[in-house]
Amino acid sequence: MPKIVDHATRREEIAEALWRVVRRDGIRSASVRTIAAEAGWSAGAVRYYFPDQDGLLSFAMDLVSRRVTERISAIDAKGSVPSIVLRYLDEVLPLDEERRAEFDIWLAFMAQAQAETGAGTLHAHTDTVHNQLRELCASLVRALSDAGLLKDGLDVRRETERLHALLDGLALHAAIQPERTTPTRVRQLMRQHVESLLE
Amino acid sequence: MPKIVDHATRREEIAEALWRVVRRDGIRSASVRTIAAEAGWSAGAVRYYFPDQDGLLSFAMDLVSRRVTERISAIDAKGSVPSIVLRYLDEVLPLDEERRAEFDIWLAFMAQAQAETGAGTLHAHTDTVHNQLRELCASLVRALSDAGLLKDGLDVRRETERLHALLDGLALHAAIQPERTTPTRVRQLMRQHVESLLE
DNA sequence: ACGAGACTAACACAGCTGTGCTAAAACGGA
DNA sequence: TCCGTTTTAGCACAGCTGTGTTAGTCTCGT
Repeated sequence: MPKIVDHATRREEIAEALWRVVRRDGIRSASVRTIAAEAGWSAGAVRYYFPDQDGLLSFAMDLVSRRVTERISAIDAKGSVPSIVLRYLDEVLPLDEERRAEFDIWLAFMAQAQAETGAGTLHAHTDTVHNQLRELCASLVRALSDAGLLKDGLDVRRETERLHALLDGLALHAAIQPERTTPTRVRQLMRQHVESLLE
Repeated sequence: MPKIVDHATRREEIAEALWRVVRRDGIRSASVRTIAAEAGWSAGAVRYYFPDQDGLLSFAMDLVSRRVTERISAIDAKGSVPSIVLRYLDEVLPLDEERRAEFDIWLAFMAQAQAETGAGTLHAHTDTVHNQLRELCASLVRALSDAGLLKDGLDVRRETERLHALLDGLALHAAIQPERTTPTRVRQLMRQHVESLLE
């Protein structure tokens, strides 16, 4: 039998090399050869794991969403409901270098996915993450509602969408102008928004 | 004397061809030749107006922001303050096909600009638009405040940032999932948010 | 040890890339 | 009419692009 290399791990390694290239030079520079160089292998090796580069792109985009999902499921839902809510939101926002990089990459993928609108595989990944995030917001608002903390007259569905939009908007601002929209400021705004929903 | 072609107009025409390419096939496909074909000229003609393609990219991105600025300044500030506020927000959101296209293109440019972080010319354009939009939000909240309509206890600065984040978040959602986040829904959410700020 | 299967590297190919360059066409004033 | 300038098209070049193919290397169960 051959030498055994974990196929899945190797694919992820290559996808992460693609991330670094996209983050550094933009998606325009993400070619098989540049990615291979970044990963430290030959182009042939990369093509062994990914026969065509559309597959690579798609896998790399999907990997981002899987990483985010992992991070979210790793959060332990302990403490008061509002503090749990804030912890989840905190985990989704690009407030440290690693997640800022992740967001930049996600932004590049989204933009590319918008081009292949409809038919493309990439757009499906956008939808998946988008829906996951909306579902997260929904469950957070629902949690507040179930705990009887939600202010009277607030509509759960509406507050879900507002929270979701605020979340993505703040994420964008934190990524685009990190020196102005600092992590501290983002957390503060998020906390104040959640507090404005409470009784 | 030579034949006279309006240089500025021609440059805008070419930039718009670039927009269509970016929108249709993504920024990866935006080469001098594809743009020339889209515009209906030879590659040489395009290169006459834009010696290098970085200049073209930069000009095209800048043109987006100039168009948005034009649209905003064209709004007449008549009527009640809240209705004026909503009209401005309405004009900035991608709620029709043309502005959705514009947003997709802007998204692609932003993603590219994030790559050349710091040094690049593109990032400066991102900042410009971002600051313009924040300034718009600030003046809208200030208008509400000056009219004495703002609810007691609300901080102008904080509500500016919240509105700005909500605006960009909703814009993203309207672009990414237009069938779910319909124009009607976006307008409704925006209206309700503004109402939540009123006394 | 050895050979089957997993893995790697390298080449070829046609086509595209940005950019430099040149020749010609289009045009308006004289 | 014709000259001088602006505008256009096209070529050349070196280098990169995705993808096919092929020959090789490595590893491990037998």
